[in-house]
Amino acid sequence: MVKQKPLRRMGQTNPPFMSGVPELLLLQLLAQREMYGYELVKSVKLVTGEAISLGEGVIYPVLHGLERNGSLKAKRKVVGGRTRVYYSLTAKGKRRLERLEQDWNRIQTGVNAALGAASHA
Amino acid sequence: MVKQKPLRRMGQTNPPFMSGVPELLLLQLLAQREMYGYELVKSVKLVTGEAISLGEGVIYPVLHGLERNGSLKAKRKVVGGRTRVYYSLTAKGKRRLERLEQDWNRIQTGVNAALGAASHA
DNA sequence: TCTATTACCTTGTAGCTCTAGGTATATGGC
DNA sequence: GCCATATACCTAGAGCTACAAGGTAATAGA
Repeated sequence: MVKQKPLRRMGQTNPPFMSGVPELLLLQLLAQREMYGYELVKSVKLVTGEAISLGEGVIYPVLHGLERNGSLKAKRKVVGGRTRVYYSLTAKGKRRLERLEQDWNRIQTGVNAALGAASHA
Repeated sequence: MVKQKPLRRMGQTNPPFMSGVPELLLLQLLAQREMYGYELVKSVKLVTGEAISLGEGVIYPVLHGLERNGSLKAKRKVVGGRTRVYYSLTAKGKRRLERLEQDWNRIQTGVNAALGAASHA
């Protein structure tokens, strides 16, 4: 019996520090009023002034993830023969939004500090 | 001979829209003066006011990538018996910095517009 | 009839970041 | 001399996000 070299543990990693912006945007939009997926796709482009454009392939998986972890609740409605899935924030989602917003402000401040440092060199 | 279903092409993807912030920070720091890897690790923490902390496992691969694509040039120096690899910006690196800075400002503006929209709802 | 639009969805990949290690030298305390 | 700490470099492999590229189905308009 050869002593097995213990496989590197590789516990779960923290999410990349810059990630979660799509999530932040969706939570923020849904904090104002309930919306459905396809609507959110257009809305993100709109409110960010075309600066950010997230495809359906990004939006839908994020929505499903947020629903699964209890940040969103979904409600199906049929409008004009088409099914829409409306999402709205839960209490947990509201907390998550606040936390992501803080994270965003923190890293934003950090990056800008680094960029600004050039001016007063 | 079965007609092979053509494998999904999966051309190269655009980099995730929020990525490249570590790269931006490193280029920005190196635009001011040449530095070596270990120094950059400390420096990033410092200039971002502890908001962002990139480990060596992040810094070194990024530096190598930037050198490989011609954005940085490296120069080895021995100081006090230890080898340091000093990096400095090339012309290409300068252009890359400017582009990443623009990208950053664009998405920053976009996100903040979305966040701000809540106030004047 | 054919195309565009709305509205949902998933699969598989690319690429980035992180963790967790590794090597080697110098320094200061005991 | 010995050991822990700091300096300084590095990599492999996993985790995860965001992406492109598809697919289904219904409606609306040309």
